[in-house]
Amino acid sequence: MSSTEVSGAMGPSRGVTLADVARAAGVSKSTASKALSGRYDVGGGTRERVVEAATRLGFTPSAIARNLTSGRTGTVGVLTNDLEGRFVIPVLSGAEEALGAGEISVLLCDARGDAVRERRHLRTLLERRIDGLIVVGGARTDPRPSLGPDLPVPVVYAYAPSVDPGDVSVVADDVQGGTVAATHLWETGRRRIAFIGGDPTFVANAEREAGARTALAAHGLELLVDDASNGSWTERWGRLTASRLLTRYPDIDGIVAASDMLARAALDVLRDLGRTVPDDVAVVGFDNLPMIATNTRPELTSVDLGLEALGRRAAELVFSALNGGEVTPGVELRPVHLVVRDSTVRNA
Amino acid sequence: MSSTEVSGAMGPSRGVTLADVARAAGVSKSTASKALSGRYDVGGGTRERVVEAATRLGFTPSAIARNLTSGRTGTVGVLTNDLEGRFVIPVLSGAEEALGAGEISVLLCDARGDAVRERRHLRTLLERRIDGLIVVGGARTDPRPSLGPDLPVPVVYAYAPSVDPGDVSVVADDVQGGTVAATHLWETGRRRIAFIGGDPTFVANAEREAGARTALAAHGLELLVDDASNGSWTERWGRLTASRLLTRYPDIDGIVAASDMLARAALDVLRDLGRTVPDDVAVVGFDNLPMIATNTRPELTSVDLGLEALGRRAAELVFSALNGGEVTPGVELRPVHLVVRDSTVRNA
DNA sequence: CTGTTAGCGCGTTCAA
DNA sequence: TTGAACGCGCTAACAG
Repeated sequence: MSSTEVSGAMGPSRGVTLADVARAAGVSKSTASKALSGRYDVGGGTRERVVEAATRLGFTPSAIARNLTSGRTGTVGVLTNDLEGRFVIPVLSGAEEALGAGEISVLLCDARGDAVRERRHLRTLLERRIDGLIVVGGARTDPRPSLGPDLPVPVVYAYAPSVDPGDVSVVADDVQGGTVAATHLWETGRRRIAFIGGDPTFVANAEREAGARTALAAHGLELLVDDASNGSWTERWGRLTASRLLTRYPDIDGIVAASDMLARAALDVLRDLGRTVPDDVAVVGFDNLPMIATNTRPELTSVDLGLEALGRRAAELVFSALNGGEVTPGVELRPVHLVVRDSTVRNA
Repeated sequence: MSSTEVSGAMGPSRGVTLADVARAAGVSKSTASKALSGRYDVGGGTRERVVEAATRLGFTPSAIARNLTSGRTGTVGVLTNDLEGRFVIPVLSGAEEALGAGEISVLLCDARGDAVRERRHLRTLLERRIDGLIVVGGARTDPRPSLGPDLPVPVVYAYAPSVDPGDVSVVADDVQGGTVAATHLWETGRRRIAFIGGDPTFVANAEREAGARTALAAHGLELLVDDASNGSWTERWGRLTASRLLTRYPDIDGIVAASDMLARAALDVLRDLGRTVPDDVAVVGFDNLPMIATNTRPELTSVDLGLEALGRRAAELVFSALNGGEVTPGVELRPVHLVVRDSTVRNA
């Protein structure tokens, strides 16, 4: 046994290179390479010897060196603005899944809402020669600044679109969400339907409201709202708004809330008032957060934004673009769907 | 202008290499390298010309090629088992922050609880020549299987420890958490203190309970519990347990819940029963989830597990090990801290 | 079928 | 101060 061989007992060692394997198998580097990749014809016996040597030495091929020639790194950057957010995670998860299946790894960066940090992360990612980039919006889904038109890699904005229509963006269809929620209430016989909004400066808030209003208008109904110019996404605000709405319109029999937390707040207020759900009043939330929607009394019907699918789609688009496929610029609206539970239909 | 030069209007092009910059500046590659790195003496005029050329061509140095020689990639893998989990995110976030400051990037992989997928991800990460690895536990913090003793890179287990005491693990001190919670209740004058547990098969559940029990025993008190062998982390279960406890021990004046969701359930039950919080009964939760703790009525006192700090610590350990520092194997318990809100102290 | 050679992009010797 | 040459680990093109 030559002194260049590493004992198997030492376990996989970082230092083991293709040259070591080739030497141990008594062949040249290129033959070893061919034998291991299996993409070229190699003598049966030779292949066995090489594979055996590779296994014995604990050879782990370097993806870095491999991709040095091809130009591709098999790596995609994901740039986000709040990891604490409950929304970026499913997107990230979906993207990771779609890419991982194609043997592409994710380089994750969190800019924490700081533009300077974002530029720095971007530079780092480009230096690492990512093949593509997914920019996942932060807490709000309002259009965000573009990273610029001339990046050397395909970029897809997910969850929050880019302001630049020349960029590729995929976002959840909040308007459709509002429509689906209100239509569901109408279909279950509700005719006095109110909307509880969160922070009115959020585009998503306005779109969800608009979707609900449009859907009701089609049936000749008006969406009941509380005319407050402020507002937030807290349950406190939700309780306040619910109370005011129920005072002003005591005959409310349906509520669309712009988030699950607001919906939960409405449920709490209804309980305090002795109104039963869904018999007296039906409630629909938004986001379909498992932690909330399946824990309320009764469990909450909610609009699921399909964030994981959003992430998958973003990954697909990056992947497609990076393989030369044509990708249409602009904002792609992705469908949402309603998850019906007991807060609108008894024993759903 | 020579035909080899790229117009600035084309924007940064992936193809721009150091050789291009050197040619444009009329110097050799090595001189260009020195000029840009600044680590060698270069003529003042030369440096300017090189820098100008690099800027004009939109040169982005390849971190890959740079580190090809050094062996290090400036990359750390993070292997997790559930991205949807609310707990891995802060850990990941803390790690990313600690590493990002040192110009190290994070390669994220989600194994989704599948051992096979985990091995595959591990292989991919090693092929990408990560400098270190952080394994972030999944939904539960029970000890998890070791990835093995002879990986070529330093590995740190965070949140959920490795079963192998030879590995390096950092976890939150759940026992201390239970102690802190119970002690706080004692210090605010509570003497009939109950514990609401979640899924009893979770180590964390038992440890939190044990910590509370020990703390009370030191004051000659007994921890009141519901003797159920089943149990889960849902609010439904929390409401059921709270009801039973309050029926069996009507004089309860303090409750430690093993999670914020269970605590919230207790608050709901207390409200239904007309008991005021914190006057009649004080409630402490676990996890300090912002979405819950700051939204309950009243806001919830809770044990914060310091997960972000946990992630930072894990990153520090990896970083230290990879710089040749000695790292003590075993499980390192990290401190938790209590965040006091209105559910235990009025106007906290 | 196998070995030799060249080169991916960069940093870093060593000479000039 | 500058430049030529080598090597990091691997794959591809070309000979043998």
